[in-house]
This record gives sequence, C-alpha cells and structure tokens, in this order.
Amino acid sequence: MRIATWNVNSVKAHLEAVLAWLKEAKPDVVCLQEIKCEDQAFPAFEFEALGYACAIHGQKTYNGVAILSRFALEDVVKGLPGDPADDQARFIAATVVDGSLPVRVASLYLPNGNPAPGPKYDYKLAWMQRLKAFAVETMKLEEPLVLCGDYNVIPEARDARFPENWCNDALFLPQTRAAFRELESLGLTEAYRALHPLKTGAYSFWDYQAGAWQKDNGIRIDHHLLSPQAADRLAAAEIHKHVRGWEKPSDHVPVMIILK
DNA sequence: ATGACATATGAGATATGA
Repeated sequence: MRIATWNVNSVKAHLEAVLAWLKEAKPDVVCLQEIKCEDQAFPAFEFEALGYACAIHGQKTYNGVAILSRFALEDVVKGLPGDPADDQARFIAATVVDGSLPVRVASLYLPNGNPAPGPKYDYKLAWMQRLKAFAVETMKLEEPLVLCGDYNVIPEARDARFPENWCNDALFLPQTRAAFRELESLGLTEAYRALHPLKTGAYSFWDYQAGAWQKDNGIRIDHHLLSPQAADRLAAAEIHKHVRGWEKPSDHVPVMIILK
C-alpha cells in the first residue's frame, strides 16, 4: 500500500500539480493538508475521475485536511479529539482496507506555532499532547496505524540545510522536538528516518522567499509515524523532491511510504 | 530587514504561513 502525505498549500490553486503527481506516482492513499477550502468547494470530481474516494474536513481560507483513497474510506473521524472549542480543521482519520490489510490513516496539519513563546506556541504544544493522547488510545487496538501529515517539526539538526537559522523557531525549539520524541517514545516509528538513518540533505519544504529552492535551503517537516503493526510492513519511504521544481508548485513536496 | 513570496478574501489591505 502506497501512502503519501502532501501539504498542497491550497488544493484549488495547485490542482494541476496535484493531479499530475497522482498520475505519475500512483499512490493508493493520499493525505492532503492546507486544502484551504470548504467541503463543497473541494475538487472531488477530479479526484474521483482518477479512481479516488475523498474524505474531507475543510475550512475556508486556512487549514483544511483530506484523505484520498483508491480503497473505500471507513469510520471517518473529523477533528482531533480533546478540545471541543478547537474549530481549526487540522485532523481527519479514516480506515482503508486493502484486501485483508486494514490500515487506520490520519491526515494531520500540526500548528506552526510561531511566534514562540506566545499563545500560538501554547496551542501547538497542547495540540501535540492531544495527538499523543489520540495515539495512545488508537495504539491500544494493536492494528496498523499511519499518522501522516505536516508536523511543522524539524526533528533533528540534519533535517535542515541551515539548522542555526531555526534555533528560535517554533518548528525547531527544544520543547517542540521533545514533544515529537514523546510521540516516538510511544512506539511510533518515523518512517523516512527509520529507512534512511544517515541521510542528510533530505527536505520536504522550501520557502517561496529568498530563493530557498534554488539554494536548497530546505527543512524536513512532513512525516509518517507508524504503529508497530504498520512499521513491521514498512518497505520504502520516498521524498518526491522534483515536484518542487514544477510550474506553480506548493512549497511542500509529497512524501510517500510503501507498506508490504 | 516584523521584509521577501504566496494564498485567500474581497476589491485594498490584512492574516497566515515556516
């Protein structure tokens, strides 16, 4: 099963690139973030024409997440549990079944958190604790679970071209990285790093500004976290870097894993 | 360098991003 995550920075503005990549990479399941539209404005017809079912948790202007799947989407849950007052569309989960293999998949858009310190950073850290609680509960089922999305976390210095530039940033603060490690300590495996333990220069985001792409000034912030039952099946993890060089690209590129 | 770029909203300038 090929499971991808991609922050598309508006699914409508970058629809052509998304469709082109789907045809090229042929993922089975795609977790989208920052779709930046409400459910009724989501271009479901275009995705259905390529054979994908859609589960959408949209929001006007900001945020918004979705899951595309060649398999039926079951038991869809919208919104991250733990705070009824949180109305930001940053989380959707569904179960996909490939023959005898059911996988619980989540598409998450973790808050940026800047500026830090401040209320936005507090929200980010609280959101990460809610994600941890969700993972704890879901992992009790002892089934394959794949938490994918834009984590807005640079896990280690080698995940940035210029880590010194990020020392005071909410994506790289020690407290942020510690919260990410707390997730891993539950028994979740970060797929790309697990398969490429020594790799440097692997990024998933390049800013639009200041020629970041041309200078390869990137960061790796889009991740898949796998439960033990999913990690047992992990066969590959790829960053589709070339997509950043396309016409009118998102500032993030797709990251895809393969489960056998 | 509280900017650069890019997106959405809405019709100019502002909020957000990472």
